Amino acid sequence: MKNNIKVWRAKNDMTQEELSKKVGVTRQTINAIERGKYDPSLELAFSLASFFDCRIEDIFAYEQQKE
Amino acid sequence: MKNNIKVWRAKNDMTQEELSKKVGVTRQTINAIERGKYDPSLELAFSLASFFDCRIEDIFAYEQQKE
DNA sequence: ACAATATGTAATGTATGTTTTACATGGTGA
DNA sequence: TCACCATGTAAAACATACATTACATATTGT
Repeated sequence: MKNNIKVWRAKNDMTQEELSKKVGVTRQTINAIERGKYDPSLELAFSLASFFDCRIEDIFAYEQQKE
Repeated sequence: MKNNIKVWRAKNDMTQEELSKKVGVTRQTINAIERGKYDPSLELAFSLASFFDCRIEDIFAYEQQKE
């Protein structure tokens, strides 16, 4: 699962910490997701899409693994 | 978080077990999600949307909690 | 040089998502 | 009635998401 949260953040000119507060998680969580350490919960994905006023698919790209 | 997996299943005339195999989880997982015991991971949400050929937002409805 | 800010990172603990195994119940068809 | 199928459910174990605390590094402005 890839994401472009960093780009969305840049578009909105905000730091990881600012975004984290807006979506109700910690800075470390945003950082870890941006760096691909793990994927967010569906709830957090919705929060991010809601905040950036876009669709989840506009932030996250899912690569099908098996055929 | 609400979902209408049951409706999508009905549209495609398939059982929980059939769907679970298609998206690569167990029957119990589909059952638990349908019954609202917990929300799926973002990955599973993508798998479901991919299988039903729709958007995640067409299956899951997220209710904003704070303001 | 110093302070402040943004980001990376690591350890520990907790909560939640998922599997496995197993059993129970209700409906349906022979 | 009996067998079969779909669904509900529960416990244990494991994997992952997230919080908290803490420290490190790089950049920037003064």
